[in-house]
Amino acid sequence: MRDVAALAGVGLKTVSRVLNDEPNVSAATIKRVMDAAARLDYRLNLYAGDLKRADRRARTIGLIVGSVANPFSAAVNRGVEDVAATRATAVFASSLDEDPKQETRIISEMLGRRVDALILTTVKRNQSHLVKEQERGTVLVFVDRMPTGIAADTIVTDNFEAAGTAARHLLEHGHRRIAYLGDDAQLWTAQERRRGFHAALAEAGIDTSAVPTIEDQRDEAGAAVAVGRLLDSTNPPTALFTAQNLVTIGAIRALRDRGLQHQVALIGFDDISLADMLEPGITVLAQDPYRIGRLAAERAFARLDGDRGEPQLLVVPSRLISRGSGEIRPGAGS
Amino acid sequence: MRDVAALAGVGLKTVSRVLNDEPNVSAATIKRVMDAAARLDYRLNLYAGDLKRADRRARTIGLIVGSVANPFSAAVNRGVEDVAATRATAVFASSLDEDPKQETRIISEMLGRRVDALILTTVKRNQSHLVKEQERGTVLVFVDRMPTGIAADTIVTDNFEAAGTAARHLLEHGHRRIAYLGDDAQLWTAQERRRGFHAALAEAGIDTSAVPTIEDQRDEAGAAVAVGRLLDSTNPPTALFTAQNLVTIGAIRALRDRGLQHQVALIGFDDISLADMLEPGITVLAQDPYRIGRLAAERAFARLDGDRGEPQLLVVPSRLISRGSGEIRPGAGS
DNA sequence: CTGAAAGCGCTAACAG
DNA sequence: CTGTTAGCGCTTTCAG
Repeated sequence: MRDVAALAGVGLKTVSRVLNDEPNVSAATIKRVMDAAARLDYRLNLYAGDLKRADRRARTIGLIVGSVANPFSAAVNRGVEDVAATRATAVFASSLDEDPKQETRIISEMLGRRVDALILTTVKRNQSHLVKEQERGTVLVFVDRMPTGIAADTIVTDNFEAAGTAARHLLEHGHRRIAYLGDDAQLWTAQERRRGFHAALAEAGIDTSAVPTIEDQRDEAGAAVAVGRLLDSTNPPTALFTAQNLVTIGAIRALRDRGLQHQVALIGFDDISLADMLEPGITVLAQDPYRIGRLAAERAFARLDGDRGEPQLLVVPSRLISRGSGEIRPGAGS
Repeated sequence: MRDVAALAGVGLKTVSRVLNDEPNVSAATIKRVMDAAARLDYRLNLYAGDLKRADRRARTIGLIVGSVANPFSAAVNRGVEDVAATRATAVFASSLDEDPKQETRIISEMLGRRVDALILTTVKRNQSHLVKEQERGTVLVFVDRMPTGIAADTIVTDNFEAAGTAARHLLEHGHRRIAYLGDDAQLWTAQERRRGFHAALAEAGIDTSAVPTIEDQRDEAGAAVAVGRLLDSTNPPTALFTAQNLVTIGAIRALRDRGLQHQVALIGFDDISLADMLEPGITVLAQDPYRIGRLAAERAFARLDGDRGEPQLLVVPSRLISRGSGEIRPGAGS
């Protein structure tokens, strides 16, 4: 900046004014400074200015998700990015892999970089360690999971409601014996889905203690085995509700291996790509992760803009997409 | 930091030393400082230190990809992140949407944030505008596309070679009339794939000027229409090579609409999820975007570590995955 | 409309 | 082993 000022023959503050589009600079001076800056290929150092600036905003937000490579997280990421871009704010994204140890490390890293806000999916049981940081002015927005021990804006999918919708859809198609297959039962989302599913069955007069309920499925292969065992049992279910992506795929594989894909109904939570091209197409409850990301970023900026209202809980609706597998009736094709 | 020093009863520099794990501090002093820092919930400001630090490294790299929501880019992102994490470096990722105007804006934004390195997929024709920045010390690594007007490390898929592999695979299965369907012909990757495909056919004695070649397909629906037109023509191809993801999906749809999925062979470039669950399974050339991301980050850090060697061109091999659709013989099932 | 002086939080260099 | 001084690049404040 010194060089630019020297070349343009003006003071430091004038260069600063021009480059920040501040008023009270004559057109001629602006041009001289701009030319000098262009000639030297000079660029303001955002962080240096931040040290002294009154608002002390680094124009950066941190995003912590399961994995940036996972389609759900990737869509959240994009939603956050799109909102941030309108505010000249950059996004640091980090992958957590559901590992509580990483959580501490990554959060600490991000805070050291002085992010204005942190949008995060947590895996730790308790988030009270973040209270101090929140009090210091860092905006916190939780996404996909409910935080504990701290009050902050939170954006989640309608897990309970959507799982109930799935159950009712299967009930309406005549099923009474429906199995639940879920992932890690420690996760808040998994618990909500199971609760919602069981609640809807109970409402239809089904004894939920007798509902085949298999949890803690963490990968496709394991889920395929678990579903297979269920299908091969003496009293197999006529319909399946798979509460997570990979579990759904495992279930599809198990059904196909037995040639049962047109006999046993299936509804999956979370959409999977090409689901409409399978035979039968897979009926799902599609979440809206892009929207979740946008809303999270919007809440973050609202707080940065001074919103001091009560913490908000925003529930983003999922959508039932009928494609065939969820509309199979009991006893079909046999 | 002042407060911590005061509370611990030591000088500023001692606090700095402790928090940066520098040597020459007594164990007792370390403890006093750590306690004080913990009590005040104090964290070093990474960027403030950067202003004065000798290496002037912000421990941040920028990544510019098509879209963080796209599976290919998301895998690259994860590869970059995994390497960066081992170097205590954070990653800014930004989506370009193949828009040259965005390119300028995003690059400028990232440079203002003083990223140590920039890993980027470019859409502009020419990257010579980045030479000055490169000379100033910003490390540049290009990914997925070949840069023009600048010399820098570049990581790409073996587009030419892999497209040739696809062509030869179809030839070996008896096809002589094979169509090429590609995306935006302006893109370097698309051109390479077409060249590689045509070259392999020419080598087999096929007149490439007569090969049905349809380019500039930008979405699934358009590709489906284009493929449909081809299949409905008087002399339809017996096999298709689709050089991009969405085009592959469009082709699958067109084939199914006509009940031809078991008659006409298909090989797609880039893997698609659930491809093995379709009927028939889709044979693809799977790229390795995660590896591309890792290699790009490794090159970036090698340069930051002082590597002054010639710019490297790293070609990451793709892998042919046979799943059925690419092994259909001409005239099958009719 | 413009510039000079002070200082943001930190680390390099050096002195003790 | 520890502390002091200077100054990174910028913006604030205030005086012209």
